[in-house]
Amino acid sequence: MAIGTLGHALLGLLAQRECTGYELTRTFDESLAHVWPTKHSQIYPELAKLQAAGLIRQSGSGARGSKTYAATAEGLEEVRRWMRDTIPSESVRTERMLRVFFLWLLPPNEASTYLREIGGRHRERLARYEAIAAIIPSDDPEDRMGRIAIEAGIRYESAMADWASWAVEEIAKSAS
Amino acid sequence: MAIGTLGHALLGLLAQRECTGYELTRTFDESLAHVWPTKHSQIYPELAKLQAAGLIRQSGSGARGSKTYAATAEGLEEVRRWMRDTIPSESVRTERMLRVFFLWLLPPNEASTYLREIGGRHRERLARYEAIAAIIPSDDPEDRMGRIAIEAGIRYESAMADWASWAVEEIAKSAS
DNA sequence: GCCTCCATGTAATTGGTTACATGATTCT
DNA sequence: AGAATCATGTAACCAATTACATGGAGGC
Repeated sequence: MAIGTLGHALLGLLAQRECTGYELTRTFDESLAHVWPTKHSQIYPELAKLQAAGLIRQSGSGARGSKTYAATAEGLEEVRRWMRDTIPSESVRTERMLRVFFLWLLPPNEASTYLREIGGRHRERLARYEAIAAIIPSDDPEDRMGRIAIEAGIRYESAMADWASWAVEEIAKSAS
Repeated sequence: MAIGTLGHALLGLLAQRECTGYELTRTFDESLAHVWPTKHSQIYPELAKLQAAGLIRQSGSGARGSKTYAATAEGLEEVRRWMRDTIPSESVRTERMLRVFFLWLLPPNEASTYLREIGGRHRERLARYEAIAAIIPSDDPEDRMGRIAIEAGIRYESAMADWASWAVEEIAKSAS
């Protein structure tokens, strides 16, 4: 019963503060899902597995049958070991970028529409990330790692938005 | 027997030119795997499915029992429909970026090591992509879409390499 | 009373990875 | 003769998505 990437991500969140399965699900939806999409139907069974392995424990229970989990000492050790001693998978999976390889199948105007649309989505997310970055106090060392993570998002979205605009112009050039 | 993203990607490649399963596997390994990782053990069964659906046909056979496949008219239509009429999944999956959310678990010097290592990998790939871009003739409209795809890779790797360097400096600042 | 959000789970299916298995051809 | 590369496939397992299923609590 080996524990995978999702398990380690849950451990990482629970290392910060105790949470219910529902809260973990929302944290994924709001931030981690941008790099590691997950559904509640995967989170609940995974929590059961982590508990069975002694890496988390149920630290309380609240209204509507909610259960709060916390990382155990072994859990903390495990997530640190994962961060230090294991090599992250190189792989990135993005259908949006995959499709770029097949844009030649479309007439130039439709390819441009596709690129403009994805540029728009990147700009949207860029604005959201910048808004989040703006409210992180820049002098608090506690938040520094959070700021570093959001900066990755900002630079990624910004680079892709610029690329999309550039690509639209490239296509316009060749059409003339 | 619905056809998924991998099936459409294979159709897209076969729309360009006929290929054997082995050649498709290599094309994935060399370029498409950066955005859609796949193994030969998934490609061969998928080709059988596409053939059964009439979207590709076996167009020949060569040495060592190799089989060459080509997209049929229906296959071409299907991949164009996919590009035009379906919305790509928003999701991106990258363990490397997931781990950035948990860098606070490590002491600053180990977090810096992680960031320097991923920065190095991004610079490596950037160099490879730039080398590929350099040999694409910039005036050939046939290659323009390929150039646009590689430019996305260049900008992505470049942005992430810069981000990693910036992050290392941020950590150094807070340590002092 | 109804709607929304909170809250947890299971079942069925599809997608993806790792391991197993085999054999031909070419290069050294 | 042995190693590397070409070439195709299957089986077992694990990960992920979609659909099913249920119920409490609070607001309107």
